[in-house]
Amino acid sequence: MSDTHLSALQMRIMRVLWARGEATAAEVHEALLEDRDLAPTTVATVLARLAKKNVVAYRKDGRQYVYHADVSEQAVRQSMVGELVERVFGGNRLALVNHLLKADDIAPAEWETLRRLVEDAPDAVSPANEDSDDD
Amino acid sequence: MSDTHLSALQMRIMRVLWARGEATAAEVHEALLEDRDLAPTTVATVLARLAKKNVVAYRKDGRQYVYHADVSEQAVRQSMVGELVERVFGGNRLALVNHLLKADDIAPAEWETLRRLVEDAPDAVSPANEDSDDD
DNA sequence: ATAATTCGACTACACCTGTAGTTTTAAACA
DNA sequence: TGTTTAAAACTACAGGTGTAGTCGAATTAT
Repeated sequence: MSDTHLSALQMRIMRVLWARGEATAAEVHEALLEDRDLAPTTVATVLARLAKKNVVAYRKDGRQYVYHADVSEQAVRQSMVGELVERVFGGNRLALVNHLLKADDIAPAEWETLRRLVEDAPDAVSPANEDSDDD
Repeated sequence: MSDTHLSALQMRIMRVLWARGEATAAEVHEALLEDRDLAPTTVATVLARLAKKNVVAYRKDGRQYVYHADVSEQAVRQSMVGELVERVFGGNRLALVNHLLKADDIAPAEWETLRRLVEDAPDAVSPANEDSDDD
């Protein structure tokens, strides 16, 4: 159910949909213009492929399709991070955390954030927290 | 120089090389047998492709090629994690750490490890540390 | 109503990957 | 030295992706 691997371009497109909720192919194309210089048809093709794989869905607005994500960003993150952990760290999640913490360019303020994250951890029997992933 | 994206199978093969230092195609094939049931030629093909891309190199031992990794595991981890952070977390590394820490199945002992990792952090102006990534 | 525009559908093509069979070449053995 | 063998090289093919053009149908503007 959750083995959703999305390529870079697919991800860029999904992020537009997650951010706006809904968008036509043209709108997605426009949103990507700052980032990438693609033909409108390219974006349309990718959206069509994503629809075929049930990663996005659409409703019709007259002649146009208005797309929306059909998988949550959470779920995709879950499965893509899981895949990376598996592939690159032999399944050891902590090894990935370790790797991240070893980056030589983490600012002191970031360390502060991290420290708080770990210390406020749900650790023992604290009530489940419903926070989101995002920053 | 560091945009090394390796697929799952490619990774499996590289991990054998990183673990053993050197190996022939046949040895890699054998090492993978527990995990995957591939034809020996499949492994050989992938190794040849990796060689063409300068990810591995080989020395000749008589008729045989003895392969060895030509990129470090560190470097690959670096670039693959970087890619994921870019693609999936919009470049925000901390968002990935956050995501990892939110997994609902981290054992108390792991939390302990994490706490230590963050607390022993090089934080301010401590001397550079030469540790490895691994667990 | 007819022409212009727009949008999805279809088609194309190159490259990468997974997967493996076939052919060639060189080494080892009898 | 001729034959067996093993390994590399070459060939193949399907499926996914990036990328985009063309075609046909529907909508809108004249």
